[in-house]
Amino acid sequence: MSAVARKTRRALGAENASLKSEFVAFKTNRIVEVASRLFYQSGYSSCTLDNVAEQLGVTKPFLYSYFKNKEAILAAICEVGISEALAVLEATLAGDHKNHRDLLAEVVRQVGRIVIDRQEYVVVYQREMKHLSADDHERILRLRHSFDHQIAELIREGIEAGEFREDTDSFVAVWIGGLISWIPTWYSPGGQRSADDVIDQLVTAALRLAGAEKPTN
Amino acid sequence: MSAVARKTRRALGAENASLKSEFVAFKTNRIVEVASRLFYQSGYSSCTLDNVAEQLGVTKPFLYSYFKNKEAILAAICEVGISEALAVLEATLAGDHKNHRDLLAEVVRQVGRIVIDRQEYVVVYQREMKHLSADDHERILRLRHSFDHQIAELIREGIEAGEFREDTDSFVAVWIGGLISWIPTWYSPGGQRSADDVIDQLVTAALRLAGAEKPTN
DNA sequence: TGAAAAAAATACTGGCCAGTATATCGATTT
DNA sequence: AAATCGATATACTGGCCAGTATTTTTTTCA
Repeated sequence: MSAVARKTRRALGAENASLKSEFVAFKTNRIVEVASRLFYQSGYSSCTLDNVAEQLGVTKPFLYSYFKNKEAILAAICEVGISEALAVLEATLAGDHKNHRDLLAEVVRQVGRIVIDRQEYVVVYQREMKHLSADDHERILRLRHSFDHQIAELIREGIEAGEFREDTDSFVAVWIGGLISWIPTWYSPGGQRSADDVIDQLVTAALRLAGAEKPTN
Repeated sequence: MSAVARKTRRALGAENASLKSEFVAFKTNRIVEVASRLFYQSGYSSCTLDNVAEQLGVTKPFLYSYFKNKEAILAAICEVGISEALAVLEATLAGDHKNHRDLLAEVVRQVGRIVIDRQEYVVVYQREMKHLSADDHERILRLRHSFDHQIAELIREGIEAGEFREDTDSFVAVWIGGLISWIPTWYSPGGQRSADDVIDQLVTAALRLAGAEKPTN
């Protein structure tokens, strides 16, 4: 909290208001967090809101004062999944890079990291999107398309710059998306391969798909 | 029906028995077929057996005379998905081929074709495996592992034969599996890309992953 | 053709679950 | 300390649905 906020406390109640909204945000987050884990484990339709509430040590009506209904919780989960990936993609694209190959590698590395860190969100997003309301579905799909387009664009530029094989279809963007989404089906924290191994493999695979391999040195 | 079966009809009722079991097989198949489509569309947990029965023009108890319970139908679907892919893989491996690159290409082509033809089965299998009973789950998983191992073996042999880049990890088998499983998320019959286009792309991608590209001619 | 068996339908049950109406509790205000 | 208010809990409802008991229809075959 800022000194300014502290000063205006008595006068306007501003700090109370902001503190309260921080509480709300915190609780909302916790709900999404727990729900994503449970939806991941047992599936959206099989997981009850009583389960979610129990895991949080609260009761069902509590959830309803933070979310309109069950579907709204699902929408929040899906949005975290895709929008974090998108954010990291755009941040990476905005940075400076030697060439397109390095840029692609970095993008894939960063997004792969998100997918590993947010496995539950990503998997739930992929599996359960069909249970979203039409509005939510459309909104989320737009984010997804933006993601795919930006990767396709990167590929196209790399081909143009002569860094990727010219017989590469920019549709490999979709295949690369596939590799990324595939991670959760076989990576699990504490499993045989470390997250870093997996990400290295992912990067190698993506570069091969793009026809942009590191020359063997 | 064979001539032998015809002959023994009156004597033993063998033909009746076999005809009857054909009927049973036919109905069982139809149930699995319709269920896979509905589970695909609305998810296993959200789809009711009344839905399935209605779509078949029968009633719920009908289903229970062919399957022990809802989960058994799911198991049948999962088994079709993986065992058809496995069958085609093994058939292809058993055939003659010039070299490992062609063999890999052919395997990926055949399996990709199955995945496209049986989209619903494959997707349901991936999405809903967690709802299987422990026994079914284990049985299906064994089939899956067999599949992965055989592809990994093929990669290993190709590397040894010097046809795939030697810095290829045989773990790319899993990545190739990922490419294959990714098809249903963006291919849809009657969509922009034809099934043949998609399969060609898939094969190209798989060869690139294995470090076994067709030299540009 | 009619009795028995097989196949499938009707009708029901018990439990679960999303969502809600009402009650409680603790903090804040007066 | 009584009144108010916000936050959360208790208690309930209405509908759905996997699975089943019973009845009806169809087939078999003597």
